[in-house]
Amino acid sequence: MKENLTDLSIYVKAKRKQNKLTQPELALKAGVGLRFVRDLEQGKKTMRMDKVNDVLRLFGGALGVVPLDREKLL
Amino acid sequence: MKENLTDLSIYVKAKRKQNKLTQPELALKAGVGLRFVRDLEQGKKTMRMDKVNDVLRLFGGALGVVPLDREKLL
DNA sequence: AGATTTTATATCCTAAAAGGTATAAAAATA
DNA sequence: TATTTTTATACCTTTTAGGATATAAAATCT
Repeated sequence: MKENLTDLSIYVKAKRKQNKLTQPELALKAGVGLRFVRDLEQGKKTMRMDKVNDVLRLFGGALGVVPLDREKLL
Repeated sequence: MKENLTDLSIYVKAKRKQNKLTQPELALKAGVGLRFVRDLEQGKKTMRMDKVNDVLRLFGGALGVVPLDREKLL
């Protein structure tokens, strides 16, 4: 698939580790598929917002609008 | 469809108005379909992150993790 | 080192997101 | 007010995200 890690993917993986969860455990708790958690942590860009929010909610977060950092400009 | 407006949908609509754009114009500039812009402004929850980012980029924004406000907790 | 656990990659399938377009409703303007 | 512009809703088709599952690779142990 060859996706690059993103702020989001790094955040999710870090939070999951902090909470001592495996990917299958996180998937179960969030109510999403294992496949989804993996794609998310691999930096897939085309994820559905609602499912991403299902995961972020476990960590007290959600998707919102943030200023885009110049580094990410193409 | 009966979707409720969201912070995101309100933000997009407000930004579009600020920039004096119609929905078709925004769709064109963002490179997404007109339908997508409409669903986005109607608060559809299941949108694809990459397309939402295509829109937000025009306004100097992007999707990121933000702390979830307690009001939105069910 | 080897054994075990965890994660990454791949394939198949189904549900649904997104596009296109038409029409109805609403908002803006004269 | 009527007319124009913009937005909302609906239908249909194509594309694909995500679930399930299996296997390979990589960590994490003892």
